[in-house]
Amino acid sequence: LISPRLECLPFERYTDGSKWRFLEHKGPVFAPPYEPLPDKVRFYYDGKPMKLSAPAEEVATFFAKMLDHEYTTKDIFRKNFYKDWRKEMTSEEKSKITDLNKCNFSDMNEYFKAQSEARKQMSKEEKLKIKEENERLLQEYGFCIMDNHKERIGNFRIEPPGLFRGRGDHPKMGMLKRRIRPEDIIINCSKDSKHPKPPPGTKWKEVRHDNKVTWLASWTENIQGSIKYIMLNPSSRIKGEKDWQKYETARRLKKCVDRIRAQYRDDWKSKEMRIRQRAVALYFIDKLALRAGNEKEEGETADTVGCCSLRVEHIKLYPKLDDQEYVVEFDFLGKDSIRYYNKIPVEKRVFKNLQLFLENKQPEDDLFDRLNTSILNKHLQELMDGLTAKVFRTYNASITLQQQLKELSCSDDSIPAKVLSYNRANRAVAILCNHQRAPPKTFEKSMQNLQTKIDEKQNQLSAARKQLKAAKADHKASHDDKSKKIEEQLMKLQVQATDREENKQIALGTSKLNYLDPRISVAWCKKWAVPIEKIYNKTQREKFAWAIDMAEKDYEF
DNA sequence: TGCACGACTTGCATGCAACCCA
DNA sequence: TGGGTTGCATGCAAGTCGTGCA
Repeated sequence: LISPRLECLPFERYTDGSKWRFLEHKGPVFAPPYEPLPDKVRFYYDGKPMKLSAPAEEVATFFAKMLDHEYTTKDIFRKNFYKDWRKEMTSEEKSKITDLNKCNFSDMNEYFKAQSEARKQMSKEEKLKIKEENERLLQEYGFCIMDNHKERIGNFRIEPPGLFRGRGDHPKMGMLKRRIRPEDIIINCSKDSKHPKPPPGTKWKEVRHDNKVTWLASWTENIQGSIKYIMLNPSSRIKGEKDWQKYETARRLKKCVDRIRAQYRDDWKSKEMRIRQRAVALYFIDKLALRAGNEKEEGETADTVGCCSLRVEHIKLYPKLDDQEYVVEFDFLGKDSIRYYNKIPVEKRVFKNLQLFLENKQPEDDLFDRLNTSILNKHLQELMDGLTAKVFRTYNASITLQQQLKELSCSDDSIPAKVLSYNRANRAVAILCNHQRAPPKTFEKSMQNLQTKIDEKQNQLSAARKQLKAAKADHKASHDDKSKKIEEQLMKLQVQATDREENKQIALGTSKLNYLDPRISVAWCKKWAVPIEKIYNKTQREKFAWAIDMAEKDYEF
């Protein structure tokens, strides 16, 4: 698909900004219609059973299904849910149901639990039937034709209705996400294709033929009023080329990053406040891999920030802390309300600038009051074609992986030890980018299990060695292989334990999928004779097929 | 210049299937 | 063979950034 000769020349397939010439697909798959509850499943109001109208019942089931979740105990969630639920009630229901606290959904909740239990208990044949039906749906709706290629669609199913769950302290949690109908859907395909048919008796909102965009269908979601799209899978040509381009931009930054760094250091001394702010912000983005930090509409989303939107309350300055000078302490909620906490020593000039920016400000004031992402990105664009704040994250992530791999890899290591080194390099990047996860619920237990296995293996090994000694006395060497094999197994387990422990609160997936130039990994695998399957699973290999084709063992980011 | 909007990327959590072991 | 574990796919929320308009 992509010729290796073009390695350094990621191309625009079309010069007029169009993304395709031909696009044909079957349209989306809608959520199954609501099935009313059997009469025996009761909803109680104020202790008395009450039959709900279908629309009110459906929304009630969304709440009932979540009863075990912490969300349903939160005031905002309950308030938002109740308000939207009432809109679905008949006037009679509205006048009867006046207090959510008097609503009892537990019978419904138990019914759903029993249902999911029953699903687990289904016979093999029944499960197979469902699997086949899913496969049929995938074959029919899961692919499209784009410019002579059959491509996998990323999300061909429309999101079902339900209760909105934001992340962090979201002011809209609990609101009703309404059901999407064909009348809400805009279809995008080429004129000369076979247009998708809406379900019998329905119509699409619109059918358009816009080849300047990559999406196949879209609808407007009712919580934030934003548009949702049906797009292609990461393995598709259109996503792959874009991904490749992204890494090529980061590689161009590598060539001029020294110049840019010298420039912003110089700008720390500027007469103009806005230039100093821009330079300090850029320093943070570069050094700490912070996100750009767009402004957000207050009250519409959780209160999170990035670099440009940092507030006074998010940093603390310590002229001296322990044995270090000029320390900045960051403490704020970033994307997805993940906490960013870091104490780092900075250069004196940066520190003095920060003190200046803080003068006469309240905790809730912007740290960089003369800066926003658009100003910053305009500046970056002047420094390098295609440069934006997020390119620094990609660049620093990829260059860190490359450096770490160089440092950690050792030719004498076994394959598992090499893979551990890879994971550690990956981990360094995840830490830099603050990619965290909640420790798995079963973490402690699974660590214990692993330790038990290690102990057993150790016992096995010493037994085998004893046996070997005895055998040697008998001039039989055949047991040597055996202890060697056990040693290998033991080592593998120990490596696994180390890896898991170090990974307790770190999520590697995001950096691997979005920030690390896959050609670095492919080259490393070739250089150290590690099978690519050890690094990338099947889906990842499909996504990075372009890189697997392209990179040789001497590839340099 | 500021803002709203649209398109696309990034991100964590969840749920399920495959796997493993007793 | 069942029950727990693990790895992976999926879901969908929440970012970034460019554009067009007043």
